[in-house]
Amino acid sequence: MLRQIASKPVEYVEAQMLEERRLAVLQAIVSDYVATHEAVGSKALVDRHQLGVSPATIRNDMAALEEEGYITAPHTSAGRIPTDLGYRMFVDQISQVKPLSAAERKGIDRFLSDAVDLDDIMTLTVRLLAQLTKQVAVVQYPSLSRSQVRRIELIPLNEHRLMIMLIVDSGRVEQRIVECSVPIDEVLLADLRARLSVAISDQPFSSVPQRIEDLEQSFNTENRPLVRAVIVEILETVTAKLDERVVLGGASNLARYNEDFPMTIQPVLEALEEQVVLLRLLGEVGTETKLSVRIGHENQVEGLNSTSIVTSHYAKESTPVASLGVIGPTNMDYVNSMSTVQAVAQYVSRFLSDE
Amino acid sequence: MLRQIASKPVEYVEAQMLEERRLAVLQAIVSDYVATHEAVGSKALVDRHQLGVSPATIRNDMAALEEEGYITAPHTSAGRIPTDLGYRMFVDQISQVKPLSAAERKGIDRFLSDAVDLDDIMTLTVRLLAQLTKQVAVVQYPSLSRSQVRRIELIPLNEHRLMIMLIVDSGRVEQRIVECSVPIDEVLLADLRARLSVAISDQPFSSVPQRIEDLEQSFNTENRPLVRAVIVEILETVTAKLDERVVLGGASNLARYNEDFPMTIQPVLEALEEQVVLLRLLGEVGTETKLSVRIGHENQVEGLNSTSIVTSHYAKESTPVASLGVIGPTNMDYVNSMSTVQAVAQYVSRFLSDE
DNA sequence: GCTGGCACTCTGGCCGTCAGAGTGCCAGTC
DNA sequence: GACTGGCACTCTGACGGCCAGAGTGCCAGC
Repeated sequence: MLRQIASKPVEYVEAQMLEERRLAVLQAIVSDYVATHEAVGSKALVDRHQLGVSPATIRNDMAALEEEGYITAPHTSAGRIPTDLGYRMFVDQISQVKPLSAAERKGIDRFLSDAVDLDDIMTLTVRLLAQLTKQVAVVQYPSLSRSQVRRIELIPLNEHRLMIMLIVDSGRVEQRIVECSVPIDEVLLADLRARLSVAISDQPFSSVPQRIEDLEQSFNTENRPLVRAVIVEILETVTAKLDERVVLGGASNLARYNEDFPMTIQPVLEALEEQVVLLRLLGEVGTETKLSVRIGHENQVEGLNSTSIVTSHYAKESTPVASLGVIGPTNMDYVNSMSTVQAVAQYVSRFLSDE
Repeated sequence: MLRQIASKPVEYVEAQMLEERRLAVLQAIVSDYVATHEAVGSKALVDRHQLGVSPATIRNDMAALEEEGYITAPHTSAGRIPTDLGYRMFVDQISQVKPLSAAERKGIDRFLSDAVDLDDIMTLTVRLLAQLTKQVAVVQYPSLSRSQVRRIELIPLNEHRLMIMLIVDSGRVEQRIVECSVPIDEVLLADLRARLSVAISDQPFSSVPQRIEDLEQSFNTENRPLVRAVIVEILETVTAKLDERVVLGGASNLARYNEDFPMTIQPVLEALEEQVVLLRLLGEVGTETKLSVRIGHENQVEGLNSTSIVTSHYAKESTPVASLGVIGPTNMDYVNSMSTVQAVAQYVSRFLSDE
């Protein structure tokens, strides 16, 4: 695709061809290494790929690539393995993501169609991803900040306790229990619910705080303690629980890589246990790009800097609501991971929007 | 404690003393092995424990113990390690579980007192357990089958959808969405809710099916499709979701043991990812015993037969509602695990009952 | 029944060796 | 100037022999 038209000066064309072959060599190294997990040598390269030149030539290219930092040799006389920079180059070169086969699409469809509620979708999705990529999968629940409140309920549980229930358009339900010292008056409660409902129904989550902050003033002084307690809890819910939930799956796939590589799984497992870390991982990427790949040290999270993360947003009715993705060793199969993550994200989006 | 009164025949007393020492030897082997994870030899044993006899004597005892199947030698000239049977004997011998220190109790208290709702309690508990025992922890949500329905709500979401919400006395909330082809009539819905409420409020979960099965008959034919749809969903909820949720924590602790022992973590991780397996694990033990220990092959679950599981029930207002526990290698520190699991179970019980 | 002594055995670490793989460089060719 | 074949060099990993250390089993004596 980089090949230029013939009118350009000859040297320039040749320089480009050289560049082109180097790129091909790098790609060949990455794909071989990803497949075998063994350092790849010049001879093996010409054997397996149609490069049209001799091993010696490839060696020169490899020396150049090493000079530029794309590949490295574990020791004097082993083959080369890609560096993070090499993977980066490789990934950037994948201009369009390979679409999945019909059978794979069918499989995803069948798998997800069993879902009955949001929890189900999340659980099934994370399994699906882990299974297809043979890696650790992460799925974030639809963010509340980009959702709307669909309905609010205040349900008395007994004399001194009530439950606040926020139903969100993404299907999430947030509940919270309020204790109050004075006995709960049902009439007051119904009134409060009605007013809250008017204030925040069908409103985006992020606007909730300003919409209810003055509500307390419109009640009698004697009723204010209850009203205030309820409002405080709602505010806490909308602020604290904004993007909180993440599901993880396929952790056993980590063990598979254990044998292969200089990546001890303990720190990775530890990192994955921290919701906060996972959220940072999924959140780090801006909302603009759909498919994101972070490779090795590109990743800021302690303990995960010898892993790569492939993520994508998914959407509900065309607005992105959260992310999902997979985490694996830097020598993972990027082509497959990227196409799978993308496809699954699309399916989940469609599923959420249809429903 | 087994020492008998002096009037017994001398030989009998001596035989008993022999038995007693063998037991001591076994206990010494188990505790040394658990501490060091290295096969323990006769000399090391007399050095570290006050057994009052020479290594040669211990060797005889060890030969006998091996004969009886309590210990085994990995090879001719290594020390001995306990068999599953040996651990079993050791565990059975721990008549009363060592109580935790004041500092530990304080720590648990502080840790759990942050919890605001049931999800919080479960999450914090599983972390606490994992942290204290340095093992994989499992906590089961309070079972619905032993709980009561506190309240039912039917919340219309839009013209064709409504949400059923079952609030349970343990703090759990089960929700379910119903689609219906005919537009939802609010009056009918209120009526249905009222009747359902009468039928099942404050009733044990297990009695729900028989209490609502005839309800459909008391409605007009035209309204029956909606009524039936709701009833079907409720029935599904009470039957399918009975004990469904389990939280897992501390999986990274598995990696620690990896170095030590012939226990590859892949199958264990796999098993732990299956909710079903975990539930079976926690459910296997009857409701009568509080603290249960299953060692190695005693465990039926495929892939977990070189691990041990220490579990305990926890209760709400003195009726057991679910289980929690830890999973580790058979050479885990049983004394610590048992006391920690027991203590945490007690704390959780108290917490649930207070609230 | 306990003990010290002794011969036996097995493991794990260390070392030297060696084949295999892969490189870097050089001189020659198109 | 780019490509190629050839060659010397180097590093790893597997293999086998060797040895010290640890622990056992057995036996004769107390």
